[in-house]
Amino acid sequence: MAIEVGAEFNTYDDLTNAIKAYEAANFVNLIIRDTRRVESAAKRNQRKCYNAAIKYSDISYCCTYGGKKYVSHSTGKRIHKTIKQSCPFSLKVRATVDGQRLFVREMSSLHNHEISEAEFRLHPKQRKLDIDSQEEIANLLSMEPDKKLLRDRLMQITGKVILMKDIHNIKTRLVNQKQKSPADKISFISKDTLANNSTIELGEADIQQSSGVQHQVHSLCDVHLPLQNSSHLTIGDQHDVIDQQNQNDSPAERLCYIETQSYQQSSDSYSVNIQQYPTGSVYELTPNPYTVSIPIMQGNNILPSIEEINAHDITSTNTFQHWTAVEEIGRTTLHAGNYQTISTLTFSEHQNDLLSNEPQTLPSITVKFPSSDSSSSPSTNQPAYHEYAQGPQNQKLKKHRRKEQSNNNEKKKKKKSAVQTDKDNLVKKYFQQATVNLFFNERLKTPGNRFQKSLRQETQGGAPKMSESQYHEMLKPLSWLFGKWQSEAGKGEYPTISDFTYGEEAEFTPIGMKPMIEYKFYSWKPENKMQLHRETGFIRIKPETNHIAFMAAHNLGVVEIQEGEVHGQELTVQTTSLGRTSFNKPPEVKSVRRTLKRTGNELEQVMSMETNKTAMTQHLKITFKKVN
DNA sequence: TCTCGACATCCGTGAACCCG
DNA sequence: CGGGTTCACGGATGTCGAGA
Repeated sequence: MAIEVGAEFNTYDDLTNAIKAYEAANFVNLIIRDTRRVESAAKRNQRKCYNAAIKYSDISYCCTYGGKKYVSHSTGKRIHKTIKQSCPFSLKVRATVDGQRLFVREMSSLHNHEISEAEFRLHPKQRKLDIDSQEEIANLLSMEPDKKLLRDRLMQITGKVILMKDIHNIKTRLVNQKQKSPADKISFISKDTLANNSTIELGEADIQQSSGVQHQVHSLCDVHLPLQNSSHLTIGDQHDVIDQQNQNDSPAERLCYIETQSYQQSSDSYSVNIQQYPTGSVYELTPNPYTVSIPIMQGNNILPSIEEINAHDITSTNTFQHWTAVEEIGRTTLHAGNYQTISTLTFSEHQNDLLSNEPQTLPSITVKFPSSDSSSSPSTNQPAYHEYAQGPQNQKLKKHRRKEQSNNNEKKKKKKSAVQTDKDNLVKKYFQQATVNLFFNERLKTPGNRFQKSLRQETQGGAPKMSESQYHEMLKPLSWLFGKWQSEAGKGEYPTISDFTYGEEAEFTPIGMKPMIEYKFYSWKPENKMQLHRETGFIRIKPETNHIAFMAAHNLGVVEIQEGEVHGQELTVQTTSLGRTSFNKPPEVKSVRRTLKRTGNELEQVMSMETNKTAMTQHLKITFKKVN
């Protein structure tokens, strides 16, 4: 139901959905200014009985530019701006007399600021991703992807505006969450997981900060330090991985295996050979100095095309197994509240267990470089047993060894030639890009994934392709206008002003099965995206003729009716009546002539204008391209 | 006395600013 | 660009006073 005075809603959720629809349709962001929960209202008026589904007895909404006057508590260390400017928009909703429903009792839809889609989409409320998506992004961020590429792909897929600081904040938030309540995590494990004698993920911080229960934990199960501390999956390392292709409802049924990668360099190529071992043992190798993040890989088309990676040449004839860090699985398990964790992951002190299993060699990937440095010695893996925490002493020992190892790595790094560093950077860059690409390739393939809907909208044309059954038959002569059009290169000229350029977007949407079209034009300055002209209105067509009328409202204080004719994919209309506010600045617009012509996927608009000082003269010319 | 509007204030969250 | 951190925002409730 639309938001208007008198509209009733059975539940708060219904109201919320209607509010969201109103926001999207009008490009305004509303916030709750005041509420009175039904529990609180029942206390005040004990004779009244409320339906719990309405949640509130009173809700007062305002525009994000309105709202309460904030009393700043700033100490002056930072300059903060507020967007509040006493916008008068107000929407008041109350419970009906019987307390069973909510109804809109008051509404004032006036705003004292400019309204634009760009502003609307830029607001944090619209930029925000849902919790699950944020978690997925956070996981991806732990693999050090190319953040700009990630941002761009996210924008493309979600259709939302996403800033680099949003990416940063998602990461910060995840880190904060991980650092929160380690004791709770331990408590959770001791209650539910240890009974199964299973393996669980614990952050190093968790263990350090929860020394009181550490011994108890270790006595019951192995503690697996997450890969975040031992870097991400790296070339030259070995890692425990989990086959996500066999995901079942029960994590215990998932196939667990170990993967090793050997890393070799010939005169003109690097090779990464991946070997897969059956489950049995988990151990870690000494990190290789060539620490390059490896992305999740799955299925076909896992690698970016050669064109996408200009820096070097990638060849791959086979696909990789999909794998992911155990840390991710452990965390997911905890969050899902599934107490049966992966019981097949245990730790071994002896490599013999592992060696008894014949490795399966997986296809290799070759990364070719335009130039090579054969002096760089190939690096092969020399397994070194990973000693997991067995107590505080071993913690210290482990830390000490890691420090030593880190120092050794530093020394090795210093010896590397500049050429080698460049190569490493190239490899890193490649994998950073691949990480992002593969992540989203996976999203495309997974049925029902949360990005899929918006992705389909984006890739399949966004606005629905309209069949004739979706608009009134009378609109057929104008159907070539339907959809969204955009241009960055409009040219403006007029004898009384300097020439200028502008960007503009236009949208033509049939109104249900009614014989009319709603349309919008909004333009901006290309240099700074500052809003310029806005026009909105409706197009009608005289039945059984080609006579059409534009009913237009301009933000410059002008309303007008333009009439004319449509012939094929071209229409021309001219002002027949015009109204303007009493305080509009001169010169006074007397008439406007508009021509719209579609050629292929392009739409050209030419506007001419007559004022009280200038005869009818061409004013604007722009060519739009269809965006959906 | 009851109901309701309006204002004050609290507090957790997270957006975004500063700085290395 | 990223880590650390400030403080604006959003949601909720308490309280006061006017009017029925």
